[in-house]
Amino acid sequence: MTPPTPNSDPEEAADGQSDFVREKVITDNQQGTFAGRVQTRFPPEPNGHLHIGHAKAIALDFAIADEFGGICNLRFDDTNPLTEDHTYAESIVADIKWLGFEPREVHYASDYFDKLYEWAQHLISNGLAYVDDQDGETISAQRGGFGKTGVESPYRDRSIDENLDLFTRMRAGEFPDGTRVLRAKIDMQAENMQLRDPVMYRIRHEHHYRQGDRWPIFPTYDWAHGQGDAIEGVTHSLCTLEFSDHRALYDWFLDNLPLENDQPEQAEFARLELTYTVTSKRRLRGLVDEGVVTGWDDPRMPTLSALRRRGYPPEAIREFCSHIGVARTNSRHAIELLESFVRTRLNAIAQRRMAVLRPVKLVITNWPTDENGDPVVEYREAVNNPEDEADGTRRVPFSGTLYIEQDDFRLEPPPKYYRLAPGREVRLRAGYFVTCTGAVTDDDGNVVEVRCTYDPETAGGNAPDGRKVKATIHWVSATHAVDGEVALYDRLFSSEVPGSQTGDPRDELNPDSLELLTDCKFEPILADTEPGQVVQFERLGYFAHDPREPMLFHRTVGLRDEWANIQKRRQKR
RNA sequence: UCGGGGAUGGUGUAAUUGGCAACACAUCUGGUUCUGGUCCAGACAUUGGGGGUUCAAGUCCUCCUCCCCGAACCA
Repeated sequence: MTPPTPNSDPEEAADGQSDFVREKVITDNQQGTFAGRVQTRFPPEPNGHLHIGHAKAIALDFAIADEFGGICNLRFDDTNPLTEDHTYAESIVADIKWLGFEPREVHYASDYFDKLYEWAQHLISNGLAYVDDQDGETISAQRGGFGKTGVESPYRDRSIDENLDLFTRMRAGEFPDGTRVLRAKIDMQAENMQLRDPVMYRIRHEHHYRQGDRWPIFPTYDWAHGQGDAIEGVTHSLCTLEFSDHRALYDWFLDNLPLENDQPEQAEFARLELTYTVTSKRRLRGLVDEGVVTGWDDPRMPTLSALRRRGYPPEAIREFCSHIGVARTNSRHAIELLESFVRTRLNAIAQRRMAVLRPVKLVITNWPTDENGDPVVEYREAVNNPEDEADGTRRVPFSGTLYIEQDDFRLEPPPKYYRLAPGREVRLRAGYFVTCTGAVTDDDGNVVEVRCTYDPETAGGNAPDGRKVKATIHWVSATHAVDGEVALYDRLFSSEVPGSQTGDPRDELNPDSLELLTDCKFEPILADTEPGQVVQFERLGYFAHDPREPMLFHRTVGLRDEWANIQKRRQKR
């Protein structure tokens, strides 16, 4: 397939596929709806941290603007003083930047409170909004239900002057919380429930994190979102499917306001869902509050801060988002797909290192000693990244006593097991061929030491006589090894759709989502890893250096593992 | 119950708008390889169901089924 957009960055894998959003923008451009202008916005509420689902929306909003020469702003939809906070706003800004996007401008819905107030008065003056003195329960009951029409409020036909007066006094703080609301006067018979005189303002004597105590009344989402879009000059207001029914209301408000800009259009797309993952802010907060995870950035969380800490490259997330595309079909993507993008990216850029996570000693019985009787130490040249020659090589100390992975030795090898076993010859990566001559076991039968001889002719990894080995295993020199810890992560939930069994995802937590290995042996150069750097532990996977703990690595994602598949297959039989 | 939206392999997204169902992931076969990684080659769907229009239907018409969203002074 040839990418029709030659200016697209190949790294982003923009395959130029069209979708309903892009088609709409193209149509609008052709018809001159916005005079060829394209402007989008990403509108988070600062009441939680961004997660992988937001990444899809962010990538879409920015991509649409970028592809059509438009702009994309960040706007905080901060209309609810009860839940919002600066710290969330700051983390959202940081996460978007990390993802690789830069908003042209940063706006706040709360900056529009004055304009909104003025526009509300405009609607009242036109007989399109009224103050309702009823409580929430009553209003809700009067709204009716699916297939049941609503009942009009007894306050619906107040005079414009009375409404104006009441609204002014609401704003002045004369009434207690919950005693009055401003409602749009639309249609209590509407089949679309959103149109049954929705609430525009509610009274809340609360401190707003940006507005302080200036406002005792706060606009609702519906009475702020489209207005913010219009004020900023947004053309295409992209949101998720659950807002589809709100579009009629979005349009109604805008239709009835004296707008200076073109009237923006809302379009909805399916949110991103992942298998084995929850992406509800409420549920994520629950996991944090209940101590199920260590925080919003616990590497098992789907938040961007967690993925960052875990070592996910932002490019991989962007490529994933671009690859899954955008549609109106509800879908849940396999987490494996995301992981495959992470592997692809990391394979290209990650430096290779050797680390032994579950060590067992390997002694080379014919390894030479020096004049003092000490084992000779050799420095082996190891390739840093076979995918990128420019990354060069490094020297790894090698001697007669090494650590290898417990998994890489079996006293009684099963079929198709290629690694070390008595009588078997394997290659030590970047080192020598070794042949197992036996093993020492403890009283319980556990292997405590593997004994081998090495072939000095195989230095560098190949035998002059051309004989082959079936396996190459990694190792760390015992006397040079640096001790450290590795956190192995698995999915937080054990079911593809967490909560599908009982309705509560917490019932389906994976008890093995974290395994901390505390006796790991690292090759010495790993002590110099930069905080946050991601390396490949050869044959194991990609691991991110913890930003704070110098000898702690988090498993980003494992390598594809054919041997694991073989074992899985055997188990099934 | 009413309104809105949706249905294409195991999974997700495509299909020049009526013209040989493509791409990726997963899985399986084989090859290459100093990572059981990477890479390369191959295998894997008659498009939710019925009826219709047409030389030709995933695309159009019709009936049906199933799934998602909506009755917050949340967003």
